[in-house]
Amino acid sequence: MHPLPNYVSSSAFLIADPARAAMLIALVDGRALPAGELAYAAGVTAQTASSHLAKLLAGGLLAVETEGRHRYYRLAGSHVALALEHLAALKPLAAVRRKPLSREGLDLRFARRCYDHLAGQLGVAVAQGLQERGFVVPAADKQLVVTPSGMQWFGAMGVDMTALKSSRRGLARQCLDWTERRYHLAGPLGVQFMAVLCSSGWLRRSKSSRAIQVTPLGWAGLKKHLGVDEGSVGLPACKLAPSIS
Amino acid sequence: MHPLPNYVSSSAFLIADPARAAMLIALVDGRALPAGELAYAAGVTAQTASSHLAKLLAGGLLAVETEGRHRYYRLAGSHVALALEHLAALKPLAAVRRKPLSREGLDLRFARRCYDHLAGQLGVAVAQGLQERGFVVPAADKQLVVTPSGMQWFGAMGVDMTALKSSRRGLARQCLDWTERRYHLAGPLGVQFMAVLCSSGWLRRSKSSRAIQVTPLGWAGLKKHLGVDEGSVGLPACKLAPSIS
DNA sequence: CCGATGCTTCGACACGAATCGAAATGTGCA
DNA sequence: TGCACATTTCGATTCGTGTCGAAGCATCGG
Repeated sequence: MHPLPNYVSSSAFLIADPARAAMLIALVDGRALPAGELAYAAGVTAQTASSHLAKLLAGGLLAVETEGRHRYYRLAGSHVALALEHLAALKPLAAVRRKPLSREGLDLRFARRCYDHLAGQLGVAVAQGLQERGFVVPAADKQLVVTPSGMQWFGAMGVDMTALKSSRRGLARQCLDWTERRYHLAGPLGVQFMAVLCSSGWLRRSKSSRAIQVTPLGWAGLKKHLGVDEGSVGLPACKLAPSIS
Repeated sequence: MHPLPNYVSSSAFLIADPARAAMLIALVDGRALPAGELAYAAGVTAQTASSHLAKLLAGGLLAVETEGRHRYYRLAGSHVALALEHLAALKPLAAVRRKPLSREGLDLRFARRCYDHLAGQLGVAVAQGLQERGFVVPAADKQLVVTPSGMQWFGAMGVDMTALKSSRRGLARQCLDWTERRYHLAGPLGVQFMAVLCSSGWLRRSKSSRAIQVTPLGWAGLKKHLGVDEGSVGLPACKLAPSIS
């Protein structure tokens, strides 16, 4: 039927089914879940789920581990999660593109807190600045390594690097920003960094929402230390750039 | 049927058809092609192609430009190309996993030249080392920015940075390594860097194939300057780590 | 040994989508 | 105006596959 077997389409085919996609998405955090829970997550019966899981397994997207009478499924690797994320970043853009965002929505899109670290267009720009200056470097598994010059810089900014405890998921890591389709800084370092920016008067938290405001002092500092410009942060829809590793 | 409309699966669905995937792949280099050529590339008739193109357009994966009686289609953005690459990186792994590679295949997988820069497991490891040490930093559109410390280091290695001309596609950029599913160093800097490594006796080109060999002197230097170890380069299938930007 | 639970296999049904032929629209050229 | 070419629309056919009911296998607990 087709000149060459198309590997791209065969991979996409496995993700194209809503039930299969729901199962995969339920596994993106790296957990291993039993077939029954995946069936529930996908909203299908156990038979249907079993059929889908067999296909995902044969396609190399899942791995399985039998334990007693349970079979725990997990993603075959982080590359599967990556592909899912990039695929997810495809549709919302086109769907939301024409919808005129409310004032409140625009504020949230510009800068907000994600748990307790900085997100939104500002969060992405800050993370980009940190990386371009070599203060942090992406490593395996979404981790971020703080370079020696980064240690020095964060210290000068008022972050007590020695007091920062590396949590189970690392000191600093990248968190996918769903409105921007790019990464911002998360982890203990991200939390401390935003706390410092707030206490030094660069940022101001809103009481009623998750929105964040930047003070004039903050704009000056961000521009000077990270090259984050007030005019350039929102508009230029910079393209996604994956790292080497 | 499904609790939430699943954006991931709807995107994947568009790529899941072999004909549509073939069209998209024909466009990954950023060109704009008329509908007729895309029909030929996909191996279907013009009517079928038109139907597919309309779906891809409605899904936001393609953009179109009408010029005379031709309609030129191109990808809606680099994020589409990115998603395709990560999707393509999914399947070959599973397909090749069990196939015992020949001696010659193993050599090529270990290190080879891609045009005139270094590729294969060694190429990926070298690029990873360069990035971990902060010599290069990923930027938008697959570009790599050489940091000040990177300029100094490449200079000390014997690369004449002042003589390097930045081509139309930049001084240094990341090139997806299809056997490794990770990025290696390309662009004028990549070309010059491999030339230096060869002339300083670290690497040796094979005459009959694209394979590359590492000399004992090379292993010592790679270990010292980039932390690339002979034992660790092949085995540890490090996970993919996307950059912040 | 028996029933309960978790999961998979088998079989049948129905919906959706890809495909192509034929015809319509629209553009360029003489 | 008339013809050639590029592309789209319409309609009918065929095939693949997602779905679930029922039954078949494992494992755990008593």
